[in-house]
Amino acid sequence: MGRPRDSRVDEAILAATRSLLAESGYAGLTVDAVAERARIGKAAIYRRYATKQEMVFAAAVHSVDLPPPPDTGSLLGDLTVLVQEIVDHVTTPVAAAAIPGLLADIRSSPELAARFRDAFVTVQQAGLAELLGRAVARGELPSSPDVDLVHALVAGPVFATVYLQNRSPDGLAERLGRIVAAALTGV
Amino acid sequence: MGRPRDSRVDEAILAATRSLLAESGYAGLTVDAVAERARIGKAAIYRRYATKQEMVFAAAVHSVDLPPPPDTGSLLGDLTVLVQEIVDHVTTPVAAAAIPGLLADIRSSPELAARFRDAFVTVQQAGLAELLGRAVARGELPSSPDVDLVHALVAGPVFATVYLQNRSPDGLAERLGRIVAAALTGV
Amino acid sequence: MGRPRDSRVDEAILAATRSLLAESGYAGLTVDAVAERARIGKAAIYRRYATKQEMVFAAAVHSVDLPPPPDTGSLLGDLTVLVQEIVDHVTTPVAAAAIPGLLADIRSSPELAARFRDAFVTVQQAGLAELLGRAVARGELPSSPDVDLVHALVAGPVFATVYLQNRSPDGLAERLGRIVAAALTGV
Amino acid sequence: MGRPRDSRVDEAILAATRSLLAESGYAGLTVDAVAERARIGKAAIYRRYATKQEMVFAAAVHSVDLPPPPDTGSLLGDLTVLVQEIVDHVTTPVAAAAIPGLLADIRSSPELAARFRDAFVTVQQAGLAELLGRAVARGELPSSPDVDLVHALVAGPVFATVYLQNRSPDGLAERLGRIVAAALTGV
DNA sequence: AACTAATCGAGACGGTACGTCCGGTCTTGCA
DNA sequence: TGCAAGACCGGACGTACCGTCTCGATTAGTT
Repeated sequence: MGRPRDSRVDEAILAATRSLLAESGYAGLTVDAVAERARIGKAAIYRRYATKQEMVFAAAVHSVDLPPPPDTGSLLGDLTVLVQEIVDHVTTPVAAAAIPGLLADIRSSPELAARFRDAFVTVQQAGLAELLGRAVARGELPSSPDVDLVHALVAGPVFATVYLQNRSPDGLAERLGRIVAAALTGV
Repeated sequence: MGRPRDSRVDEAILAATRSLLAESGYAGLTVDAVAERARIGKAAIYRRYATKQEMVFAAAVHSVDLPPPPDTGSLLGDLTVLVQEIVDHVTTPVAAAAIPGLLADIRSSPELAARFRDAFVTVQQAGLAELLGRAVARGELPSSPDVDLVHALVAGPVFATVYLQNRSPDGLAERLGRIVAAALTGV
Repeated sequence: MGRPRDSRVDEAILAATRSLLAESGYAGLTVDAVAERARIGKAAIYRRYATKQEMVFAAAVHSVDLPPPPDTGSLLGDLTVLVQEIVDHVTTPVAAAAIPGLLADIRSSPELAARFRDAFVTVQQAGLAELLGRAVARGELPSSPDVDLVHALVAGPVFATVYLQNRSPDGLAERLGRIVAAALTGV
Repeated sequence: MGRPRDSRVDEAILAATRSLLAESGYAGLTVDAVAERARIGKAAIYRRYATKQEMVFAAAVHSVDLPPPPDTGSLLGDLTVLVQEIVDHVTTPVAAAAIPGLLADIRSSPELAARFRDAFVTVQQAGLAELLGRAVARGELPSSPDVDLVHALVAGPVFATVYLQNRSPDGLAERLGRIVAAALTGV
């Protein structure tokens, strides 16, 4: 009962958070600044999110509903597309700013860590599982391998390139797709 | 001239930082707490490190002088040892707490980012380069591949498993060593 | 036209305000707490009172229609009764909590200040004027003195005892009645 | 040990508080505004005063070391001077703004209430006691009366005039001095 | 019986102040 | 000059409260 939440406020918060993430980065992001830019009160933010981290999570990882990777006809093609999707997502200014900060902060919040995994890792793994199932159906793979391992093999190098080496992931998708496909098919 | 720095102070700072990192994590670490536990003044810290990040960096990534991987006689063996070394380092409580935090904070400090890369990435890549050279000399590889890519392929999955999936990297070294070796030799 | 105000709501607001004043004091009183205790919405309060101060004013000073002091037959007796009435009112838990708070807040609201004076000071002065008139009629006083001054002389010491010295006003009425009567009759 | 408090900071806080009290009143006074005007951090304020009330108390009631009233040679004269001193203090812009607010807020803080009494009431009573002692020595009074009562009789009407009736206390000192002297000497 | 208009409880809203905390700097007196 | 202690500025945090507004549901009086 009572007055319902104003959905324009929800959107204003997320939009302000995203634009400030892109401008100031994760460390420079302030709840007061978000409230000011969104032209709302801080209470409206804390009514929705218990902490700054949850707000950033909602703004940056919200619905990473990356659509199921299209069937390209081959494991190699499917993997390349999936890696490229991860690369595209990770190089978004908002995600690029938010993800390292979130990865750091979730280590002191198991609850948020679980939600991050659900929204980020699990979604990627779902696409991956479908892709691998197709490869098995095609006869390219004898049986579907450990999804956790393959996911680490696919997402890990992207993260290492972008966040550890601090290099551009240009051309990474094809090279990584080829390598992972080769490793899986054992050829 | 004047009074020389007390090396016991250096050690007390690093020890206090490490123990607090393990206890409270990166986000819960405060410079005041380090000073109190080390029974020193804050000025003694800031005389040595310009920022909290540098202090953590010094305490957690200090001299990752992981020794050149021993020659096991095969690319597969060498890679497995290298991956295991990375796994061992990353699963240290101190490193596990510090690395995500540092990866987040260095995004607003190119200077520290460069030092982090030098101390962390470059060291790993040096070991990797030597290892690959040996494989070329043995005839296992026709020519030494792109070190950045191989490094991403080796370190990335470890990071993804530990920091993204939040899983234990037990048994990862053998599996990953085998996969990367296979991908490199094209078999 | 439209739905008429529910008088039970009026009473619930005032009762809740009084009980919370007695429990939490003026500073600890919140409009939300009043609404919750009265089991009404905040809008019902602000439909009646423009500010929290007006609500407290209505609840604590409402109709201090202290009845005209009974004619005891002498100036001394009449004054003693009047002082006792002021003491009784001021030591009410609700009034004791509300009056200092109102006296503080009305300094930034001339409108409420005027209403406070009308309801509180003027009422006391009316009783005082009648009392003094009777004394003149009796021949105890040659002419009626300045009511403001006599009021200050009568109400002031009560306030000083209760709010400045924070002491109990027990026995104050007789002593103060005697002193003021003596000062007025010049004996 | 450690760095000592900077007395210029103390003074800056008090000066800023006083000027803001005079400008904005008690209700409009903000700790942030004090910090900004004093060009100091809020921590420097809260290191000295636990609450806003204590800060205002220190700034407005600080050392009301009203000097012992000069001996005018008569009880009437001495009382008139004392009342005038109270009037002068109470009509100071700073005190006028602070005292009602403090009187309201101390009702929820027995600790501050005691300190207020010590610094404000007790000081006035000390002067009063000396004055009464002189009157006894002169033979104007048979014995020194109850100081609490006389204080209420002296300070109360001033407060009633200024804070209840909201009138100017011009000329109050002589009139009140005469009345209290008459009441005490019983003439 | 429908319509109108103001009420009601509930609770979200913008704004603003609170008191706490932390990072990085500065200032004591002592060694 | 280094050191422990601790005060300093600046600024963000999350909480609380005020007075306003918005919802859906009553509840009269008016057609």
